[in-house]
Amino acid sequence: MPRATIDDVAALAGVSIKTVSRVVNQEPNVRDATRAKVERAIAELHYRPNLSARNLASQRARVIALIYDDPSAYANPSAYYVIRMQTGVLQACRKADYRLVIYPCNYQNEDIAEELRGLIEHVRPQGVVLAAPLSNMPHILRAIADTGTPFIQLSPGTPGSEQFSVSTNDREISAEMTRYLASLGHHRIAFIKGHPSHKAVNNRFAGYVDGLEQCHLPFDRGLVEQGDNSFESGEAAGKRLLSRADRPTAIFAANDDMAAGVLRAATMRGIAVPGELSVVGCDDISLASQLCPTLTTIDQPLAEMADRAATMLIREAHKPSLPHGSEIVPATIKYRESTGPVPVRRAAAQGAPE
Amino acid sequence: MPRATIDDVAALAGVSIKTVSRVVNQEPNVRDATRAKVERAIAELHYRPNLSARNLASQRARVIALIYDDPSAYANPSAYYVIRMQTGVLQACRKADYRLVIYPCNYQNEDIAEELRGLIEHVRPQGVVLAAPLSNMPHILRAIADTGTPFIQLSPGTPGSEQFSVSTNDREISAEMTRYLASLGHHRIAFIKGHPSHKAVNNRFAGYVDGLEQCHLPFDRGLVEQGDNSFESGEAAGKRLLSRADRPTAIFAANDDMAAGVLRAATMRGIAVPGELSVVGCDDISLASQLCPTLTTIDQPLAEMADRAATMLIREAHKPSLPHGSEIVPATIKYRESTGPVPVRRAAAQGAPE
DNA sequence: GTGAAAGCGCTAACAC
DNA sequence: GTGTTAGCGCTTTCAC
Repeated sequence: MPRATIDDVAALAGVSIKTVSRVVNQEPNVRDATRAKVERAIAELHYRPNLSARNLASQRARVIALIYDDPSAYANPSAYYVIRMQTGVLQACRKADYRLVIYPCNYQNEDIAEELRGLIEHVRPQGVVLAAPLSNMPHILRAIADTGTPFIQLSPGTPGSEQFSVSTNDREISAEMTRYLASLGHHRIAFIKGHPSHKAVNNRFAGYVDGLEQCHLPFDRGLVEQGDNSFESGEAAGKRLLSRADRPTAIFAANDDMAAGVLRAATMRGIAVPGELSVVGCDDISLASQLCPTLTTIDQPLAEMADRAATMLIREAHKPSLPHGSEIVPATIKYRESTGPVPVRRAAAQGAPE
Repeated sequence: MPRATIDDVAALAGVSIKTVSRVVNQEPNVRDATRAKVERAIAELHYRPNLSARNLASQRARVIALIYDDPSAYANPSAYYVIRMQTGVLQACRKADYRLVIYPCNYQNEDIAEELRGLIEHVRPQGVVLAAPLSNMPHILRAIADTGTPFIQLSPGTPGSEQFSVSTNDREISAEMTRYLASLGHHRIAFIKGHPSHKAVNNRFAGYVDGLEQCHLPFDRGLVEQGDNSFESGEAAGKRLLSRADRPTAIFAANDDMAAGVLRAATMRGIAVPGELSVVGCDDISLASQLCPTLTTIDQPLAEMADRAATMLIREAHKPSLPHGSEIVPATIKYRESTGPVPVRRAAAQGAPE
């Protein structure tokens, strides 16, 4: 049986197609009785509007495009990160009967900007949600802006551009994490920085410095190691830190992968966590709760950030233009097993600074 | 500037829109010279066909829907699994200029069948790829079949339905894994079964039994434990197996999460892997390569399975109907650190069966 | 090989 | 409040 069209519904309800359209689109100016009649006809015929026809007529596809760096291109894909973004955008899409088109891509491609421009001109989405690190690349931003399609950067920790972005309070929450470690009695808190190109990571380091200051703890450059976001770099940095004579009693890694590497380094050296060493990470990847011990970390509210971004883009369909600036969704700390009070002997040995 | 339409291209090339359409759709019956002219005009105007118009006129959306159980509904989401399916379908979609619409859903919802029917009638995809466990549920299969939309089950280890499915050789590869362990000298190889409702898991157990037989090793019911696919159940089963006086020298878990649990159980008991115990899993989740030691496992070719399924659905657009039966994409074993020769002393103690 | 005409099913603009 | 009339930009038929 052929699917019912708006004409079938109109005929059955005894109204014009425009009235059916009004009911379907929840527009005003329809009498309740008429609306009820139409709704009955819709139900009876199992009518569902044809998306293509609707999109063609209204000149906009009810679609949000989510563009991100392809996780399958890496040996250790950040799959959970991607899934959470998808979940957030999908939440917003479902409410508004929009669809989600995902576009994982490789930001290192020569012609990535051209590729994305082509995608957008082809799909013509209502809006684009752009994840880091793509959202930090000027040529990509320019290409998307050129299409005239509204877009929002999903850049945890990348505030301050003139384009609208949704981000999280990386700096503040990192300071809070540092204060938490200090509150457990730790005075020698090390930090492992992430890949320099990732802006969020810089903010986390700034937050760490803030936190030390707020607790009146001295900043020791020797306790800061450079990593590159990978498990291996975390393990290497952990080894360096733990081989010091005056080794730290707590290590704060700028992401969970590196924190996992630190845990491995500690295990190999026979250093108990959290008995002799506290370790914290950032991101709350799924790994964090499966490690042994489970990892205290900062939960990036990625799903909610993505939901906000998509919701704004969808709302924008009816408004003149996006607001500028940045929206912040606060992160939270997940307290788990990898943190504990500073070990007694070492606490005594290291001496309080005051 | 408004986007170029097919009319603009036709005007610039000095042909009819039908000819442009033929070129764009790679149809025959266009002279090379004409084709070149049209292609030049397309390039000059940066013409991209309007998807909505094309879909409306052709009565089919160039879309593949991928439906799977929502990973974000779980504490320990199988994100990597989902990403690999997406990657595979996307591969097929890109080749054919199709789009992917993802639809994670909760298979336990009361009205999930109705929900999916609504989705399909709304989106009207060219085809649907359905992942396990949704693909094992009769009421869902019925609902999708009712819509008349071609669909393919992506059911690792679920062969034999009359509907077309793409699966992998779970049983054979599990037998091979078992033979591999035997070839390392292991005679006491334990198996941890997964959740009974997951068909693939049953096939893996069958493969384990096959493998023992092929190596003339006795099947010992005492070496088979029941798990439920979770890390925790793997850890518990591992503890039970490792506390036996005649404990196994190798443990084969029906998935990687449980294998990770076994590793933890071994670590807690101070049993060295692979020195005193070999452990293998199945699925090659991202976790597998991050564990310590890294896990020997069976790599489910999920991306390729999904690619095949989507490719068939897209090809089906021009063919009368899908073939029936099942296509098999073979899995492969990833040899990593968690397996090794049987420990010498225990090998002597346990005695060879012949 | 190529083109003219007729929709696909909806929304938008404007009557009434 | 409701209906009428035009398209949206393509594909499809069928004529040449």
